[in-house]
Amino acid sequence: MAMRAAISKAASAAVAPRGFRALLFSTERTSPLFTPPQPPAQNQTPPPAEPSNNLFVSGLSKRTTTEGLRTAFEKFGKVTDAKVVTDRTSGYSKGFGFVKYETLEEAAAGIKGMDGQFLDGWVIFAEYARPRSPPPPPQNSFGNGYSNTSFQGRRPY
DNA sequence: CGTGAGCGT
Repeated sequence: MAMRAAISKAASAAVAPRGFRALLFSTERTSPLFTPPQPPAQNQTPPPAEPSNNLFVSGLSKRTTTEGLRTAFEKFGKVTDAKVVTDRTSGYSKGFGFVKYETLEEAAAGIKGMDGQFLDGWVIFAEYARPRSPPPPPQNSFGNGYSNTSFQGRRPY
């Protein structure tokens, strides 16, 4: 006859076993032995915070040269080395350079003095540079204590 | 092409 929507609400599963909350929601938030999952560490480009007297200056104008860079940074400290990276293939500037101060304090002064400033119409950014190249141990392919550089002189014998 | 992020011939 009349169809009745018999929605049988089997809500008989409301019987929660006791003790589950104590197991799943362990309120032990003060577990000293708990090791939190550590995200992949920043392998190589963390925020600039490496202590070094070498400075990496970016944002340089293409017309800015090594002398201009050194001159601009020598106002804040003794610049022992300054170089604007230029391509050897063409010789044009890549737009960034390196400024090495004598001490770390001068480097910091140079950063705080030139970072965000204008140079040749471009805003430059000065920060600590990273170690350029890892120290390659001089190992010859012989390993017997002899290096091939010692045989450059031809023996008449 | 000097073009616009970056780490050195």
